[in-house]
Amino acid sequence: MTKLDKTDIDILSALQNDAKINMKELSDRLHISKTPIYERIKRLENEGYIKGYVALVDNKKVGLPLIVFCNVSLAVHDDEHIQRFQKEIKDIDEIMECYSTGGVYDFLLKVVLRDLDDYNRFAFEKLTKVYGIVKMQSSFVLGEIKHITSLSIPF
Amino acid sequence: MTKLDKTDIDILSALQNDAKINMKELSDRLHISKTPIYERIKRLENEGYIKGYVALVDNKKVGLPLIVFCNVSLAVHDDEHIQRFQKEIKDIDEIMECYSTGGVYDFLLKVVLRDLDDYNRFAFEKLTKVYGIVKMQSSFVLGEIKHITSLSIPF
DNA sequence: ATTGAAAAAAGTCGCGG
DNA sequence: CCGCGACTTTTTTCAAT
Repeated sequence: MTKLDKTDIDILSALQNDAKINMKELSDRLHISKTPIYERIKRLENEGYIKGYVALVDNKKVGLPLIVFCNVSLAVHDDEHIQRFQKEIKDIDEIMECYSTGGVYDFLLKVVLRDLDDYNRFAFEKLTKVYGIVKMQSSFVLGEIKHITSLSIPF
Repeated sequence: MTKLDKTDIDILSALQNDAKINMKELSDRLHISKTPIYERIKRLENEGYIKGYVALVDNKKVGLPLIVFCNVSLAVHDDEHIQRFQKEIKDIDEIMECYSTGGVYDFLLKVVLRDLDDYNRFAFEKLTKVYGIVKMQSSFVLGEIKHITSLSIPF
């Protein structure tokens, strides 16, 4: 698929808001029948535009109300240390997101936890055991103002 | 629902990884028939444990490869300014997430954009027009090391 | 490429244990 | 709460246009 047309974008937008929408509904909304909708969705899945379908769970209700963003830097920046750091990050369940960033710190982590005790354990037992972390600055989330998962796809 | 049992957690974990898993499959995997699975899912939906089902779209493939985290602070912290700030944030499509945070800055934003030109427009036409922002520090994402949406729910 | 219909699969729900 | 089984809706396929 070389480029997305308006219909593709409409389909992606709908599915980003509600993965459970059925094809009849989509077909009515977009004024085309369900076969082309079906085929476009399969194509969008196969070509990787759609990475997956997930249920979003309320972190507070399941006992994980604490969100912390951690900026960290590594002591050494050679390939071996970076590879190892990345591997360890992937194995720590509390880390939902990790990005390498430009600026003052090397990485930004989003961590979701039960409470401050767990944060303490996370920071001092898990994170500092990750080889090579030398600097760390955490911001605790006090309130969630906005959290959407649906991208506004440009045409 | 007073507390989640192991079956509820298993269901939530499965749906967080794949919202499209069917009840037959879930039923085989958890060794209970589909009626209780069905009823538990409905309960989890109705009581807000499941916030929704969404398709995850590849931001790079749809032309939004640039992710920026912006720390911002407000000049005035009275209720009126905060309310107004929050309302404006919700209307800006590029802002996917916004949290109020403890620490140096008041808010952390996650912004998803096309390119640096769009970032420039976002920062200087949209964000600085949001009444009351006095300080801002942005970190550009160079690479994504980990990004999961599935919480490890504690028992 | 689109339609409409038909086959296959999945979701829904009452009833009995 | 769970399981069975019947019923409904949705998904998926496909011949024809």
